[in-house]
Amino acid sequence: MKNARNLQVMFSKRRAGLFKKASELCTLCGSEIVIVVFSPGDKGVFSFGHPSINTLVERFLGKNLPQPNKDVHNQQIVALREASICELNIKIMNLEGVLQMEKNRGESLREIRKRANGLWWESPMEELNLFKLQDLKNALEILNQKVEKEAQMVNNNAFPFQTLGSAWTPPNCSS
Amino acid sequence: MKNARNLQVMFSKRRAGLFKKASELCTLCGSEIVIVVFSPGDKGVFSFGHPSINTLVERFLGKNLPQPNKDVHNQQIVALREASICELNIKIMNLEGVLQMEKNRGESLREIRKRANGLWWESPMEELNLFKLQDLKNALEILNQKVEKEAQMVNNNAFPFQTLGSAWTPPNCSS
DNA sequence: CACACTATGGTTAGCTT
DNA sequence: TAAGCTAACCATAGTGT
Repeated sequence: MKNARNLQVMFSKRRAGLFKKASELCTLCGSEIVIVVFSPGDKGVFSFGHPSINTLVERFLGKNLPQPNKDVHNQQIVALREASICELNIKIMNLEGVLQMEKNRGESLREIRKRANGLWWESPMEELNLFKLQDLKNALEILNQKVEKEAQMVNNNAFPFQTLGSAWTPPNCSS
Repeated sequence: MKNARNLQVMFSKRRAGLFKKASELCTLCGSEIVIVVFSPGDKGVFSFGHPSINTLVERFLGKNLPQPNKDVHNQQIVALREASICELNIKIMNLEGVLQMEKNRGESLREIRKRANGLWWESPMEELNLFKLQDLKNALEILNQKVEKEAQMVNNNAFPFQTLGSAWTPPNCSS
């Protein structure tokens, strides 16, 4: 069970389990949770948040980052890029959280409803929302890559913390 | 199982479980994780972090907070208070994480060692560290309360976000 | 390679002390 | 009130397809 491939599989499985536990805690106790997971080897950053994460994430992301290059033109580009990426990251982060919630609710609502007091209503809308969210999230991820790539072409390696707050998994993570 | 008391118990238990899962993920996969849990009703904020959380927590905490009062003297106090509380919060947050890790390692090292490749060495130092950390954490929590109380006496309700990043549970949470 | 499956062991809600 | 117990439930490592 020691090779990198199995480790990656275990990481994915346990990360999913962790997020599921978190969403259960949110649902059952009404608490608000933020989770940020940096995968081994910085291959990606995964996040979970519920609800009204914007405020927290905005504080967490992008602000107070060091600016290694004092050139004005460079700074403008960095600022623009930072703004775009942050905005997208926040959106993706939110979607990721909502998506996870929807998924887990779809999977475990039945189970939870058995125990909890019957306050939850089921609706066929949930399934629909799940796929809409998935599509939207995919679109945002592609857009995020675009912004990231464009910014890198213009302003190469002037911004060492670019992926720190990224709620996006590189597509070639396992290839 | 519906009254507030049992909900609080369930919250504590599941929060512990969540943190345990997180520390297992850290230990087994070498990933870095930050978790912030806001208890239902904002009775407290609980956090988990591993390792080198300082950078992340410093970004997450206290910076970029709005300053509702422009008075210079007030700002000085707010700044001082913010600095003290942030510093303590960071220390407590770290200890909380380390403490959780130590606890979980004490509890589950035997189990994990059975599966993982035998890279972990047991030492009686772990138990000792556990209690030292607990004492240190308690001391810091008391100190934190002191700072919080002093600051509030001088500068009452001028800082609405005081407990946002606090890794400290109010002592009268359940009384 | 990404799923689905399953035996095994871990987690926990309700209860007891 | 908090800390332990246990039956029932759940997560997951390994495996199969």
